[in-house]
Amino acid sequence: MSEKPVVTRFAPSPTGSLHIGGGRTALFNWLYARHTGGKFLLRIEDTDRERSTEANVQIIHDGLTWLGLVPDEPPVSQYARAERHREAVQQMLDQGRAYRCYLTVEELEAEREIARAQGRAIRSPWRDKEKTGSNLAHVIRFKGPIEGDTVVNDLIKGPVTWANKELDDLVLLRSNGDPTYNLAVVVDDHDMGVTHVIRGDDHLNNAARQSLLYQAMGWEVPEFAHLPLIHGPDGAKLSKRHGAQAVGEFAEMGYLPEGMRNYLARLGWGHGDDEVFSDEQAIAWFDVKDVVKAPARLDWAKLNHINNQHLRKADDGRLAGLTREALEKQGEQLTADVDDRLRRVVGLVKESAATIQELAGLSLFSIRERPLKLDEKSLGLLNEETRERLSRLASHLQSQADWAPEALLIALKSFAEIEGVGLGKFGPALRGVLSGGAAAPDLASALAALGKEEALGRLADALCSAQ
RNA sequence: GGUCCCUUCGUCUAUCGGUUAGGACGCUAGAUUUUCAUUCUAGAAAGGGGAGUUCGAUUCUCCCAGGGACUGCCA
Repeated sequence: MSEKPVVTRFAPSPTGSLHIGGGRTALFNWLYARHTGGKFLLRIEDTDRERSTEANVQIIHDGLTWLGLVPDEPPVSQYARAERHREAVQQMLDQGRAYRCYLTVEELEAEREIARAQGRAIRSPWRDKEKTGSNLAHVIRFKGPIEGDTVVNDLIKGPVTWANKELDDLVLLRSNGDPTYNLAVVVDDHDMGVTHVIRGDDHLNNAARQSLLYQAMGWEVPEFAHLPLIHGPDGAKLSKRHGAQAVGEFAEMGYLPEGMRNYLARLGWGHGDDEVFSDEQAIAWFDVKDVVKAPARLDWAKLNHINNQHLRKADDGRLAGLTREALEKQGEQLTADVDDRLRRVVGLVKESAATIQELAGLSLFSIRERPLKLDEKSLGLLNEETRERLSRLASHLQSQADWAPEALLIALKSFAEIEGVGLGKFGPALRGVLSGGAAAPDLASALAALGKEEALGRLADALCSAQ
């Protein structure tokens, strides 16, 4: 249908935080734009002056930036375009496609009640009446067709049909002259050259009225694609009690943006059996028409799994930096050489971490300063026999040149062989000495993460202090 | 109440009339193992209900049920 380059947009309203569902909507718009070589735009729907705040606009920008979904052009403020919206209304007024409605709030309410009781759409009596020269407060309504049907060919849902008589005449301009959402979206999407309106399912009903508006203005109707919403694990609308709902919260919890993108893309869209994929792959594979029709539930376990997979692939230097930030936020005391230490440990423990927060927890043992304070359990493992064995192990390791995990494992095993015992005979004690009792990876990795000097130092500390 | 949307393992999904209904997460069992984890192997687990079309329906049509959205001078 469209030979023109694709233009998509994300159009959140700054009346709250950036919801994870909104994040996914942005992601799908972004993916589709990238897939088609088109443009991805951002428009802030701030026509609700009561509830829109600058702080929320900032939250949207922060969230999108974190997710890596940066628009290709500067964001558009919908409210700033109010003059243009009024212009469009004037055109419809001139062409008899809109009318002034003088219904008071009370009258409207009464009418609404009647209409609802009769199971029909509300109709203003002013639709076919003209009140010339009146200064009375009034809104401007769209004069929609009463006969026939309106069909929206949704890219995801397929053709959806409404009887025009079911569609009420929506308000275009409020009594204070401010444009309403439904009018503003249409005018803005047209002016911004949006070819594909990809948004939440909750707007499906609006799509009918909006296509009528496009037609009244003599504009080409864009393609519509309505994404099913994201629900909580229990199937109910996602809310705070499900753990998190704002994009910022997921960032705080230590999920990686690429992991988030992967998981979100996978929620409601799939490409065969592929579960873990890169942005490049997602871009190459994505098409709105493949989006699933049914709403999906947020699954923390799977999110963790996907994120873990991306953690494994991530650059260790970057992870070290992120881990450091997390530790700082937790109020951990950081030594001067913390970056070096993290750089060494992060790659060795990341496979068992789902988030940066967990990575921080698993790395903690390595950034403690000597001498370590051993916990009860570790102390208890240091009996006479073990102490002597560890002392022999220390000298065994002293001559160890290759301090990589693989080599260390071999060294550990050969030592056990020399001693004529299994690793289990001294492993737990060594672990305690190296970590103080904190979480730590396997022995070889722990030794490697600490580095030869630190590891042997900790060993020496424990052996002499307990003497 | 009305309009519209949705319905495959617990969850995310594959299937595009013919399959032992596949994969992933999670779960269970076993193996590996110095703890936890990782890794490996195996296993349990699904087409909401009812009609119809068809040689044959998860797949097409209709009805019902359940869930959801909208029904604002919010977006």
